Amino acid sequence: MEEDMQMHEAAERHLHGLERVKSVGDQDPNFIPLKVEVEEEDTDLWLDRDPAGDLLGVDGGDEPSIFYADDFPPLPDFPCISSSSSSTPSNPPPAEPPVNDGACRSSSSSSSSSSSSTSSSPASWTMFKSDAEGIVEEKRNNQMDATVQKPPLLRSPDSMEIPPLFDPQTDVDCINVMQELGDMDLIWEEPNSIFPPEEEQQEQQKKEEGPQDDEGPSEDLGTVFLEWLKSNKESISAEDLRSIKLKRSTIECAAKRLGGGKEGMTQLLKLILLWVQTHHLHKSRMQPYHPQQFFQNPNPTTHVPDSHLCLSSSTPWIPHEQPFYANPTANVGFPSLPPMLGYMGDPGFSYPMIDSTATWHHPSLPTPPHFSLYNSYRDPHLIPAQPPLQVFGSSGNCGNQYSSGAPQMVVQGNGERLVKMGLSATKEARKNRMARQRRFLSHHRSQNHFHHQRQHSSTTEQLARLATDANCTTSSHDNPGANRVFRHSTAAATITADMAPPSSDRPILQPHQQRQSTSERPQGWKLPDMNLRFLLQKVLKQSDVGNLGRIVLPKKEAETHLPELVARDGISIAMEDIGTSRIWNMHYRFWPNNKSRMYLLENTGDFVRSNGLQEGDFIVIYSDVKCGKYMIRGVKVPQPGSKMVSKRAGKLQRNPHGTLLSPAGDGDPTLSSPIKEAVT
DNA sequence: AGATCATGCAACGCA
DNA sequence: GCGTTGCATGATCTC
Repeated sequence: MEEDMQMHEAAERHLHGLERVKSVGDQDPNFIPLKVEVEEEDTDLWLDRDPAGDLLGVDGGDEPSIFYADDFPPLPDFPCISSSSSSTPSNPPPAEPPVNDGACRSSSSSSSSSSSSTSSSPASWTMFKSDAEGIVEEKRNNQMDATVQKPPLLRSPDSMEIPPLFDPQTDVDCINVMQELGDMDLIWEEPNSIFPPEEEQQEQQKKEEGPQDDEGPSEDLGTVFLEWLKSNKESISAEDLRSIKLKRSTIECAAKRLGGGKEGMTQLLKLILLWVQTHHLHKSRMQPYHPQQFFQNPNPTTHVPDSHLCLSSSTPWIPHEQPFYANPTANVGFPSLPPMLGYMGDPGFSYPMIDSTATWHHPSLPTPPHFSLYNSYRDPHLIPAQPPLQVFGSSGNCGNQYSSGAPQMVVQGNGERLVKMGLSATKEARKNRMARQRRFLSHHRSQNHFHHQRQHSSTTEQLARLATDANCTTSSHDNPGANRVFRHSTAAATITADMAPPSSDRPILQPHQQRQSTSERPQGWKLPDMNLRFLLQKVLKQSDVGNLGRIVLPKKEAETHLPELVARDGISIAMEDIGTSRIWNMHYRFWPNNKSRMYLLENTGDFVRSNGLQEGDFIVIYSDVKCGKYMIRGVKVPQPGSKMVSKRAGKLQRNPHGTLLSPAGDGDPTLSSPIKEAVT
């Protein structure tokens, strides 16, 4: 069991690192993500970005398209891109540019689709319109709109260490993950086989649902992929998958760690797909989130909501630290609302997590022409979030609330064919991609203007789509003691005590969050949805970590994001530890205090002890917007005297409410953010 | 001035 | 006596 979790953690680390690098190019989640390739050759890390920056909604293309590793925090826990041997920033680029197949398609699909019949839909969706024609047409466009771009060199920081799992001397063969695991091109050749007409899909799903329950999951790689594609066909394009690249050795090592052989490869595929799903789905349906936010903000006034999820359970992570922002103008007036970029890894190193809680723009508002690269400030125009109602007894297809470690997936079929064919077809597919890229540029720039025009409508459609996309079938677990049972519009759940129903008159205190919906999932596919929304955080005080076993919660956030309490006894609330998947049954209540209230989270003693939390550490509470369950993570902060603490001591200034002031000490509460350092 | 929050401490239950 | 629960108080912050 423990070994199994370690294997998953190892794989998650890979994916996590992949996320980080890939996210460099994810500028516009309203469209298919920008192609980013992570290739490594002779320990150099390459990022390939679309040469025409306007695909990102950036006019003119003046924005630098080259990101250097110096812009990144080190990547200590992602072996694939941790290249300690690439100590010289001036390493020459590889002789042969990495294959570029995804970005152009991603972007071009949003652009080129203007000439297609799907011009009114976000490219990321039109890509997977269920009709086969759309798919074929899209592929045709992709092939036409392809070009080859030599990627800029991403220098790897010197200080990285290569985990023993990987050998920088041999891990030079970067490959496309999906081609390694199964060539997507095969799917495009026969789109109907993957995405049959609706009637066939329904019939097929009915057929599949029956035996699945009885026969149990099949670990066949191809079917894993197939089922997953079916599940996400409307949100994830094959090109997105193509754009995922990992070194072959990384895949091999990860697969080995996951059991090796076919089984290991299958498990790895699942994790990759999970990552893609988690990363892309939320992007597709939500407001842009930019893990690269800490680079530079081309438009400091652009407000991009945020909050993030870390898939990795191996390393503690904490919300974003302000110093990266250095954005004095991006003040939208949300005091005590910390940015929610997540970080993990070594203290002092900060890098974004997978954002699972990002939100989308309000449809009535135009999408900013620029996307903030590192804007963690909340958009004041966003729809406020409602708290999830899950407390106890959630089950169903909403994930692994009571599982631990690796995500659960139930898949069937035989997919070895994809693997074999994918391996053999890699070379050919690469040629095709190069051709597509070449063709792409010629189409791309001329369609840039249209891209901007479409952004608003795309966002609107996203919101409209999402508004009807709640499908979390969490079962209701009636608690005899509960005097009310409510179902949330986006997350069915059961509450066990005095919790007021979502009331329209409940004050909308925080406009930075908004209702999120979930995409439909076919039955049997039990990917846990990491659609986490940041709710609140609390820097722990001595009284919080003492033997009282209770944590005082910030009143404002508690009232805003946690279930409204009508009785002082509060409610029982299940908190899933993000790091361990363990469920902590806590109690959320309040004390009358003068004319106000004090909100408490009780029964936290075990959680605090389990995570070794001390004063100064903090907890972050999220809600799974899909399942309505709450998730919590304890984040340790380096103890005084540690290297990074002393290094940053002069930069950080914590206010009495547990958030951090900006390093400039300007006292602007909107720049406050939680500590970033995490203990490794 | 009012609100928030950390924490002291009294009351209570239990072994 | 010890641990838990719940309230009160004061420091600090916000408006």
